Amino acid sequence: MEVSEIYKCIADPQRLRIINLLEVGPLCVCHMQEILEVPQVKMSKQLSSMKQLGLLEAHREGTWMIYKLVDPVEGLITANLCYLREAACGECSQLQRDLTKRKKLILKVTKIENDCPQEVCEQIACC
Amino acid sequence: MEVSEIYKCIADPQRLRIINLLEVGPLCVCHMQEILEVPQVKMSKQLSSMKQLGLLEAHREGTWMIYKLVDPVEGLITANLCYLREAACGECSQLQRDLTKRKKLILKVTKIENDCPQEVCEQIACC
DNA sequence: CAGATATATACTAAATATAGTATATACTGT
DNA sequence: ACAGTATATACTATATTTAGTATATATCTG
Repeated sequence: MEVSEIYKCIADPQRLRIINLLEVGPLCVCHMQEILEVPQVKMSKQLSSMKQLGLLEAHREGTWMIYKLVDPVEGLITANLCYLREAACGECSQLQRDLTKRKKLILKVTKIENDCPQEVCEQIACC
Repeated sequence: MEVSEIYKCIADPQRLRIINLLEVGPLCVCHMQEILEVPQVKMSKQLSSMKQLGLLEAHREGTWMIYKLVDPVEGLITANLCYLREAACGECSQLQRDLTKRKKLILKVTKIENDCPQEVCEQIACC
């Protein structure tokens, strides 16, 4: 993966937000959609372009597709997330808010689906 | 300046190389051209787009235009250069080679223009 | 098998970015 | 004022990216 491709990828705010979410752990498409409030087509196309690039991978679980960052995560990605999460700017605080939203969403989901202990849930993403 | 604009900027290898050069100190257009071996139009257009963005500023010195990074340098830029200069990849080693080339070029220029002590030269860029 | 849900793809229109050629401007030295 | 050097801009062609609508696929449930 080329440096310039990575930058081109995170140069799109929506894609950056997706990566920010996935860096914390895998997520299924519908939950990312809910967090980012973005139309299904757009989400799907962005995910597939990032998968194509070699940044994400996905597996199916029932009707859901679970996406995650390819392991090991590109150092350049990690370094930038690290910087942005500390920084003070519009896009940066958005990233923070997304992570908060993610946490709440997962808590809610685990309660509905019941009995999935939070730690496990965090690990397998969408329960 | 938006985060996404900065990424879009450095997503172009040539622009990244320019920023990498200028981070070390100001330079005039013709010397950047010589180092990057890129046609005059392209260089000029890229510089002007980065100036427009608020990343660079320029002043005239005779027939030369001296460009420099706006002070203070965007933290995101600094952080990324810092990462890339250490990293091992094609684009990264290119950045290193550019800096070497820059050093040699300046030494050569200072000799021709004579008597400009290197430290001063480094500071005022193209002598 | 039919209907529902989640996700992906094809196709098209529209917007953006890039590259090249020619030309213009600003300055210097004569 | 004129020729030369350095740099910028206008204009155009071309490529790349993005967005939207419609449609397809995969899986589950009854």
